[in-house]
Formats: sequence, structure tokens, C-alpha cells
Amino acid sequence: MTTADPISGVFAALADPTRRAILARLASGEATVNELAEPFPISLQAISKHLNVLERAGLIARTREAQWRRCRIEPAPLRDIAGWVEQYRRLWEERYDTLGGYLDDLQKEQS
Amino acid sequence: MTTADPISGVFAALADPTRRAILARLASGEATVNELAEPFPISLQAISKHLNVLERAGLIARTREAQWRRCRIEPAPLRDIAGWVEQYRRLWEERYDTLGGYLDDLQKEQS
DNA sequence: CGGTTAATCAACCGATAGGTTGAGAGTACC
DNA sequence: GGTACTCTCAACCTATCGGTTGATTAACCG
Repeated sequence: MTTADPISGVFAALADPTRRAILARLASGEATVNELAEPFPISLQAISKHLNVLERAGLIARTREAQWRRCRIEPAPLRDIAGWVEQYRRLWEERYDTLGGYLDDLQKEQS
Repeated sequence: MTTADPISGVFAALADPTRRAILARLASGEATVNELAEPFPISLQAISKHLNVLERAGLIARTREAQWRRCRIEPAPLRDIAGWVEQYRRLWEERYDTLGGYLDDLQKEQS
């Protein structure tokens, strides 16, 4: 991630399976850091770093509550990703599911 | 990307703005490596590396044609990403009603 | 054959990612 | 106040990323 491009940060955050698992957990409700860390075989500090990445990407928000940090998912960046991918929908939606017809039809589309 | 998890590779590939620009270019038709490299201020070798990343992620395919390698986009991984993001759609549809029509509008705008 | 063009391979480099351990800050509870 | 618990900060380490330059493979052309 060379640039400060926000969408790059979202994709980069989603590129890690641990972070996707954390998001999946948060999709079913808020959780504290320890609760999020529990399923993983890595240190709490590593989880804290993952949460930093998710937070900088805008994918989660943390609120402090006594000694706990409660984390919740923030869906806006996911919506952005969905919008980005949507640009390419026609490539698999219209017509070609077989590789055979794909090349021919793409060629035709060009001319 | 610690694991061999295929979807992680796709997200990682999409995390780079140069690679996303290459995909955008390929969405409008096939191109050779030199054609793809032309808009960027970096070396051809760097572009070649980016194409390797995209190819390993399944996002493009390369066919050799005389001395040229013709690149084309492979939409299947993008469809997978769309499917993955879809899991979270309710999070912004249920909680953030004001954004409800976003995707519909985007759809309209594209066509 | 020799020269040119297209693209990759290979080695290297600085920066960053993801993990560790150890220490520290903030809050609750007795 | 002392102790326990929750979480972050800081330093460090290794591997990977994104870029460079230089050499190499492969095909075409005169």
C-alpha cells in the first residue's frame, strides 16, 4: 500500500484471514478484544494490531467501556468494496459462463 | 498472506492501485504487457511482477502469441469477492436505510 | 546471420506486515 | 492502597512486497 488510497487499505485489511474471521465474528454482534482473540492461537497483542488495521480501514469502531474496548463492525467500507466489484459484474453476468464462448464474444465486443 | 487461502490472494492482489488500474484497463479488452505498462511511470519488470500477482490470484490469464503475451481478465475471482461481500449486505441494508438505494443507483449508472 | 522488439528471470534494496516478548496504562474490586 | 484484569505501546525479528538494474529467452525482420 504505497498510497493513502482508502480503498487499498480496505482490500489490504481484508487480505488477511484472521481479520476476515474477526469481521465474521463481529457481524453477529459486538465483542471485546479478549472475546475476539479467544479463538486464535496468536497473542493478544497481535489481535490488537489486527484491530488497528481494521479500524484504520474504517471496517470497525472501538468504544471504551470501563476496562473493556467494545468493537463493532462498520459496514460502509464493505459497501464501497461491493460498489467497486460491481463495475465488473457484466464480465461474468452477461452471457459467458463457458471459457469457449468468452474469447470469441469478447473479440466481437471489441469490434 | 500466511496461508494458501485463495481468497486472501485475491484481496491482496486488489489492494494495489496499480493492479486495480490494470484490471480496469483489461475490463475494456485484452492487451499486451507493453500496452498495459504504458500509462505507468514504473519499469516494465515491475508491471510483469504485478501481472504475476494477478495471474496467481486467478484474476487474469496470459496467452503467448508470437513475441507478445496477450492478457485478459478472468472474472471468476471477482465474482467470488462479490459473493463474500454479499454476506455483509444486511449490515448496511438493515442499519443504514439512507444508503439503501446506493447499489441500485450504481447499477443504473453503469448501464 | 545479426539486430530489434517483447517479455521474463535474477539479484538486490528499502519499507512494511505479521508475529513475538516485555513493559506500561487504565479500571475495578477487596 | 494493593492486586487482578484488560488492552495498548514499544522494540525486535523474519518474511514478503514493490521497486530497481542487468542479463536472458524468444520471436520477428532485413
